[in-house]
Amino acid sequence: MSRYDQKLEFILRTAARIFAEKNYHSTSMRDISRATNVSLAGLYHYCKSKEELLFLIQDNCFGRVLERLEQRLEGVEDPITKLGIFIENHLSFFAANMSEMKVLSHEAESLRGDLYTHVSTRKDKYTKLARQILREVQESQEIKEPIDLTVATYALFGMMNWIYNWYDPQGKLKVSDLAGNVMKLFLNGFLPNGMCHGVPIPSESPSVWSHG
Amino acid sequence: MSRYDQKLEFILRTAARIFAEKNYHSTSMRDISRATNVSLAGLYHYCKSKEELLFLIQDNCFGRVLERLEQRLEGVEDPITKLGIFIENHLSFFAANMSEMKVLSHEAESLRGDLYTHVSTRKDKYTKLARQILREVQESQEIKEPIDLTVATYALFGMMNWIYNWYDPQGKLKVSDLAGNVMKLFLNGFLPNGMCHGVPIPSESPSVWSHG
DNA sequence: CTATTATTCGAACGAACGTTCGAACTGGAA
DNA sequence: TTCCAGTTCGAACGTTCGTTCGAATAATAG
Repeated sequence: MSRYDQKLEFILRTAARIFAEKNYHSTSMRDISRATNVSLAGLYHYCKSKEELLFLIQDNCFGRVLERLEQRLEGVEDPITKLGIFIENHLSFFAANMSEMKVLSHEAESLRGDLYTHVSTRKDKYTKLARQILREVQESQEIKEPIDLTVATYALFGMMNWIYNWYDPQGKLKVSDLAGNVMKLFLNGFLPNGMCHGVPIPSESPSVWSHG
Repeated sequence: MSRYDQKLEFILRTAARIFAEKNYHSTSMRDISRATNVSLAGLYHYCKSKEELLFLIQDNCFGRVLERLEQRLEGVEDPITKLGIFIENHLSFFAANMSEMKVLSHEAESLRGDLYTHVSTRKDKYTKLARQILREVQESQEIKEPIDLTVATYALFGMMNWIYNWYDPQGKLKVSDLAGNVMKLFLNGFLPNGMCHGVPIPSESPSVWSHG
């Protein structure tokens, strides 16, 4: 990886941290300059605008979640196993990349135009995938009064994406416990039949920015 | 109610709408001036700063949720009924006051100093109340592997507060259906015993800003 | 070495920001 | 009518913002 790419990566990681700390619109390029020890003008050698910084963070982050998810879903057929993988993938990635995922969740509307459309399209795809899994789960069971699919989908995302407001990955509660609890809470509610299967928790801790 | 109070209320309602549309930090006092037809300088007759506008919106909004909740919880003993009231109160208020509640949820970290502390303290109180209700619900049952209380509390808030990202109060899905689905989804997951009681939905549609 | 390219940055640009000030209005009481 | 407190606003203030430019430096190739 070239020096240029390494430094860009460093700038993106730092920018994500500051965007997460003080939010996008109240972070100045001077803040990022200060935190990276790159001069104000120097930053523009690595991006063409502040908005592109935000885009690169969001798009890069989303790409890795999706990539990881598709790998792990490959060959899996059982809907409930799929759902477990989906939840575990989302939460463990979130916990390992809090800044980037907070920026992705919290600054969803901070992009404009094509950049917004690009990220939004990816998000739609991801949402529809979740919805599809939930549909399969629901259809694989006999349920008297099924939960509305839209409510269920967004309730699940709400539970998962809200964690940047309270969860501390360094605290007592382990990611695997968090994922397990969410899985149990959601699946038992979604399928009120005592149907919750265990889902294996992978040991690897994913990182947004590859280092090799 | 005095002319002054009426105009302040109008300014706050308008500001909340714009804060919700384009977010606090990227909304300028000139945006609010334009939307209210009050001159830029004129706004400062009704507030002493932009930050105070945000505070008044959040504090006023929170006060009404809490007040309404305390009224409805009065005399209620059964924990599950309490939980139903809590969820229905939160969601119906949210749906009836989307802008204000979005500002309350999304701009939680946009206040600083005493104003931040004041709202944060109220939020803590509200969170602890929810947690307490969940504890009572949990203790009123015999559960083999209870869900972690912290996870459950924030998962519930996540489900509920996320709705500003997708729910349209004017759409097909009625607030009562939304609340019912969330109640069923959460309670069946939290108490995997088929224990979900129905909770009466009040007909009144609450509004943040009183009108007489 | 020299020539060329890639990287860095001090300084400055115009624009937009939150806020202030003093003067001009307004409506109701006397 | 006169008067005064309550209300309104045009104009400007000092600051900070994102971005640019051209020169200086570092790295690389021939």
